[in-house]
Amino acid sequence: MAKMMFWPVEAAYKVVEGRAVVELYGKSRNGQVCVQAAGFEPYFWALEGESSDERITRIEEHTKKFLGKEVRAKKVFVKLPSDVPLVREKFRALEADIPFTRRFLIDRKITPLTCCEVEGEVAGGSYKVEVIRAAGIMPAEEEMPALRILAIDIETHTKMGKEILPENDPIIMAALYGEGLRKVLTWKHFDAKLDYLEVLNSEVELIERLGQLIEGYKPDIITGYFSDGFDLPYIKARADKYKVQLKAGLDNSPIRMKKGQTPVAEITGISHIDIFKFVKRIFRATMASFRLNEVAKELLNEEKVDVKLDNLFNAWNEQNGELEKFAEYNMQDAKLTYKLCTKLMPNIIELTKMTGLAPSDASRMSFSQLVEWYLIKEAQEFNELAPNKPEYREERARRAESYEGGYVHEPTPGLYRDVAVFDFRSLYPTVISAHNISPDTIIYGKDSEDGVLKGLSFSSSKKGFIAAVIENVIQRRLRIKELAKNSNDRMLEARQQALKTIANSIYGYYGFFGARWYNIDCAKAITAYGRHHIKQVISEAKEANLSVLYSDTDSIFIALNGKSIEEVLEFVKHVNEKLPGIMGLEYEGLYKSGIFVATKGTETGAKKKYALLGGDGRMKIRGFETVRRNLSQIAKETQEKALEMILNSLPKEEVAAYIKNAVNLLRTKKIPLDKVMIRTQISRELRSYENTPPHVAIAIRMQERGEKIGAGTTVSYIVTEGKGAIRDRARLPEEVKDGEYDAEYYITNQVIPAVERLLEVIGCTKEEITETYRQKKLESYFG
DNA sequence: GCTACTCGGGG
DNA sequence: GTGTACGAGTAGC
Repeated sequence: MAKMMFWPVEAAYKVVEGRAVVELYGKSRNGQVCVQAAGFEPYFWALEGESSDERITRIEEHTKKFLGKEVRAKKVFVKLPSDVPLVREKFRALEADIPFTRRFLIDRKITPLTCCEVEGEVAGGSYKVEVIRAAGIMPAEEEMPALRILAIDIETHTKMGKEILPENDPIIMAALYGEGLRKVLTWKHFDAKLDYLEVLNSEVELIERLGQLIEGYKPDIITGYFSDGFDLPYIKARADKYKVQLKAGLDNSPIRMKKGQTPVAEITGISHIDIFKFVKRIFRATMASFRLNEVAKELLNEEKVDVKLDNLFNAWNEQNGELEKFAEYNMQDAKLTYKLCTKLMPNIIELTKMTGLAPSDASRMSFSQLVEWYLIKEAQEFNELAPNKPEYREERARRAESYEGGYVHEPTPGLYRDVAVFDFRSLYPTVISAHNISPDTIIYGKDSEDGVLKGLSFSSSKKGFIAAVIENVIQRRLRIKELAKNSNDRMLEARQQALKTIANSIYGYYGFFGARWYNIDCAKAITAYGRHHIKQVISEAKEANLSVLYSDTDSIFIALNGKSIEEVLEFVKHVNEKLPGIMGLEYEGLYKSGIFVATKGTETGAKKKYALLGGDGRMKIRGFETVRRNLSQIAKETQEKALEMILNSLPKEEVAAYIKNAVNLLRTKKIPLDKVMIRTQISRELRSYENTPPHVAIAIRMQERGEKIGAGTTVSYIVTEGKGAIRDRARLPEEVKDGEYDAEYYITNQVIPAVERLLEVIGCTKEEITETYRQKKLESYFG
């Protein structure tokens, strides 16, 4: 019997002769393998109930803990994983919805991407990889060989502005980028000096070649940018259309699409990571746009090839010499995707190891889900049973619950210079740990000794399950940060980041309606302590004569107002000395200028809506709507440019003149139609709409003209002059001639709302911008 | 005000 | 597959 080191990447199972066999796909020192493990029995826990169901094979009794109480629990074993949902109804069941492969990994203490020692024999079969029938799998400690990553990106033959339809539009290019692999496949000959170009005779050949190249490369990971929603389902759809057998999976299965709110593309045995989804999740709070170009600029300091994608359709039809550029564009996208995935892989690996989920799962999960899987894994160690997910009614009730959040010190709208930003790092985790806030430590009917909580408090005599978990996470993180200090190790950095992610998400998890360990009282207590601590810092800042501009939950913006940064840092040091335990205020940075705007219709400052200008000249924009697609280009452009001008302290007349100019160009019909076009997607069957918003009215008209409109079609329209509802004045771009757009609509409903709050800050009314007679005056400003 | 609907990313 | 997102903005009613 042979032994080998093995690092699982993906897990699946299949039923063989009435028994479930777990299949772990992953790396060995000799390449990819599939490790089959038989003999793990499906089971669930039960607090009450009995049944003589023949699917039950046996029942054991165990002592477990459940929400702070010791309980006797039945461990109910069944024949097949699919029996669990059928049998659990007869019991007061717990942990009866943990997927079988997941249960296997938790119980056997096998963590994906972590070394195991496998003892077993090679089995036959038709898989693309060697199959090992395992007799034993034990956790081990060896470093993983590098993961092989392959990035894929396709270009389709789609007329710009039209819906991208896999049933109509062929794939005309496909780029692959990996270690030692650079390839753009296409099926038209054109002049190009690109050594990575491979020309095939048809789209079918392109798809087949794609399959060959993937198989030859043997990726552990296939990545794409929005590949769940575009590239992989598209490739699958085209392959299906031509009845090409694209056996992408290591067991020769095709690409599978899981339909949900958002689709997920799966390939058996290969970890598919849609890096867009991961980027979006982890940078949700800090990035304004998630287009590949913006993300690549931000994270890689690289850009896409600058081409007019609108021209690809014609370039393909006419072979006008532009295709080479598009091939470069295609390659560059795959390269950027590869680099993003490579760069973020340490983070995905660490989240994988923490939660014990496969990287394809961990990379797609919301923070709440990551926390939950981490807690489920930890629960096993603590002999705790996981509570069930809420039923529909319970979930509804939870959704309706609201409570007081973080403290917000409202900004006074205006433009400020020299803004120092500080924040409480890990405010809520440190609060949870310090005050032992856990569902199993609540004492009802007793105020907390510090007077912060009324009607309940938290026991200090025993450590709560989740408080213990978070404390452990915080301490591990501190140790790793200490190690990372002198090492500049990317894995250590990623590990502390993953620990931080989990720690920071537990508060939100307590208040998340879908959570197993949901506890609104815990969530309320955490914010109460958070408010208590930050208010104290703010009042001390006032005592120290510092001008607090804005504060939201855990951050504080201070205007230097001539004070030196040293004085402010001195204050922070003083604050930190007085804060309990590991709580602390950190210096985030100094900004050249910052702008706060008012809430619509009031004079009070808007929360979570501001822009800062860094010392490097980069803007940090929060809460402004600069990137929404269903806003016309002219509105987006004007807002962003105005923000930039104001932050750079240009005189108000110049800003006003800039906006005024945009308004005038609209009025004098000099704005090109593509800048007033509004694009909106039709999301379902037209007849199922109860109301008729403008884009639906347009879609109905398009349908009447014989065009195919379905869920997913993007309609573009331009609002034209006339009376009545906007939907009656919306026209298709081709129906509108230059200058026929309704300037007043775009001024009042698009451009002005986008800049209105900014105008207030520089002391300019929207009338000054829109009134016609003022036009001359401002224009004359430039002589 | 409330409800219905769409946005994101991809070509 | 023993499991599936979300938070924010706008127009219409």
